[in-house]
Amino acid sequence: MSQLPEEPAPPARRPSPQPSPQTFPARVERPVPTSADVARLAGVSRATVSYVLNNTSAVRISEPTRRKVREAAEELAYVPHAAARSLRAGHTRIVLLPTAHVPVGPLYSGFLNELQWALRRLDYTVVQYGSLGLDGDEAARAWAELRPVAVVSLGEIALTPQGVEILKRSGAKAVVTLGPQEVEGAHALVLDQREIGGRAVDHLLERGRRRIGVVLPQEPGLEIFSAPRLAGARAAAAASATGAHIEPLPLAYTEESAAGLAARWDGLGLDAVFAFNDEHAMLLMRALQDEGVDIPGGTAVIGADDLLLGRLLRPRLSTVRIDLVTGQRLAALVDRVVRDPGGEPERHDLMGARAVRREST
Amino acid sequence: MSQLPEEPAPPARRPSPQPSPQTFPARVERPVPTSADVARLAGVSRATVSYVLNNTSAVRISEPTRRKVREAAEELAYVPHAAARSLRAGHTRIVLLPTAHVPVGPLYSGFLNELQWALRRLDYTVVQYGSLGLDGDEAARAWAELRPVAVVSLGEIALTPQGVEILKRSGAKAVVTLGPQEVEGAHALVLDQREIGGRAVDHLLERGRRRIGVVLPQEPGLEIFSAPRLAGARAAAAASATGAHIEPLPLAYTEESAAGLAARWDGLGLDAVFAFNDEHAMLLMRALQDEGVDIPGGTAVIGADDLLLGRLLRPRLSTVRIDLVTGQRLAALVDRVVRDPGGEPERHDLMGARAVRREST
DNA sequence: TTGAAAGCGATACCAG
DNA sequence: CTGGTATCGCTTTCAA
Repeated sequence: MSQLPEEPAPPARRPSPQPSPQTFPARVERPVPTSADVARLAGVSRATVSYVLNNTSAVRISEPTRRKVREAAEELAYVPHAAARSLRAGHTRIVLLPTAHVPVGPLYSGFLNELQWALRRLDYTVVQYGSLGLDGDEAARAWAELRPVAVVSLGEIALTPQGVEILKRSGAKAVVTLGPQEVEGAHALVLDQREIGGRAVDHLLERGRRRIGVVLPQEPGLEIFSAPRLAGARAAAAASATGAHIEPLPLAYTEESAAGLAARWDGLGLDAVFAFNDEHAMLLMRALQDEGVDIPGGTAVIGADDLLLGRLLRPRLSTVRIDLVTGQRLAALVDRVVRDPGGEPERHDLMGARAVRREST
Repeated sequence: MSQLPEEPAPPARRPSPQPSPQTFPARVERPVPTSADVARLAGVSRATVSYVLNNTSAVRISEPTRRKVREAAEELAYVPHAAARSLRAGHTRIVLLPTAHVPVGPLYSGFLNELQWALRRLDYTVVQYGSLGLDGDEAARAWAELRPVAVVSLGEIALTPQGVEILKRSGAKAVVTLGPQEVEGAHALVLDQREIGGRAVDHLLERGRRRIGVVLPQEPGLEIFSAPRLAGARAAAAASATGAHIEPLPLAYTEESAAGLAARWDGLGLDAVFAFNDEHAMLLMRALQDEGVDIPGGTAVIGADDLLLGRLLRPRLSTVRIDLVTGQRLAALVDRVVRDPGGEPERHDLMGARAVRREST
């Protein structure tokens, strides 16, 4: 038995910092158990522990050994070290979902839940990474440190082509943007917010309206939604060849802002408004009603998202219902791209939008 | 130069899988650059690279060398490998926030954003871990694999004492529950949801009401909020010695459910209702109004969360305003516990609640 | 069927 | 001031 570099000598393993019999604070700093500890307790090698705990099918381990290992792991409350594992494996199963402003609305959060659930079923580790206040490339670098196998950007952080490149060079197999803007190089899925503005305006045009306001929320983080919705509204107006006019209407989400807008409503000469979403619609509609504007007689109002609350208003709020891709379908797509990263970036339209007429239009 | 176990022989480093000049798919599988690649390009050792990129103050590196290293890192788009780093360091800076049902409401999500932002300023990596569908200990084990330095459980996942133990044994310095229930062993911060029910009922009692309904939403995941709110309501009624009666009212978040409840309203003989939150209040209030119930004459209605939308109703909705701890304060607390994990589990009341009277009570 | 050992990438000692 | 090297925990050949 010549000098083996491993297992140097008796001093157990960790040369515990001064095992002198001093009085220590009650809470003993127990070292975190490793697979080596499990191996020692079970009286087998680390390799065997790994085989057993991972149910490796390539090797056959006797049932008594398996049991010993499992019991030892149980007793020590052993939990494998994800970092060590992925370091060795050369890749992770992390799907990173950057978030900045936590998106509001049951639609969005329901979608998020579904996506997480579906990805976990496919054995990915879903990690939401709060990136509020990071700019594009900074954020990309931070994400890349975790070596995610895929990044699904919900479009709240402006992902740049360089950012995508950073992620891909760090090993990400799939970079997916899910939002209004397409990013060069990203294996991209696209939710085209323009659809929403388009369907709203189409509906208003059908109802005979020609001077249409489009609410632009002033809250930070919402521009990436509102800008394309406005663009879609404009496009629909132009395509209709009715000569319809589109008027952008900045509006903060406060009673004062809504009251201010309502006060100068008559001067605007609008006969309809697409209010960005149902919540802004409710706010504006109340202000208009308080100002004596007849809805839908004088002004038609339409929101978006089809919230339950809109149905409770009088008149009931017309809306644009958004059919988001199911989280399950998106998860499957991510999985496919991860398994076969060779393909060209794809563009999918994953959102349907259609107007739902109630009473306010 | 005797046989060194390292650096075996010329074949560069990675024995690239068949570097034969076959035609490969256009996308070349570039290996992810490591600090060794940076070192080679800069003509220095890996140690030097590490010193430069981490601005290690213990050693002094010449400015030209620093520049060379930085340029090499830039050129290769080098991003450090978080797993390798934390493996070596023996700990991470990950603060794990488990999420299940993404919490609804601007209050909650605003708080979450603030917390994330504040923790990142303290140099933690904030990771939200989607845990929908995992049970307590399963979840704890999954979280522990990431070796987070702290876990802040928002209370959506039932964290058990065993779960806390697992996390602590895996190296978590701080396990913090932020929610209604206290968990044994957790260094715990507590948001006492009972406050909310209590303040609502106090307010209704002051207004002379004695038979008070308390709405219990039927949506999964909300019980952990609704149960303590009901308990708080009961406690407040008992404490008041008015002999007031508390009546639990199951209600799903649908128009049908609300209409059903409203239809049998008279039979219930209630003169007030605490509707869990503003959204449920809006739903129920509309149904009651459609049924001809006078608000607040016949029945007083109070919600919670102080949403803007409640102010738009007629009558304007009374509510319980919740003052959540600021994310910044919670972040500071987490940081303190991480730095000095010795202390006993603490219990903090981090939530204030007070009724805001508008017109519906 | 089990064990020894190499090595993933980054860091921090200790020598030079 | 810079470089060699042991090490973190785990998986996976290769040998026995």
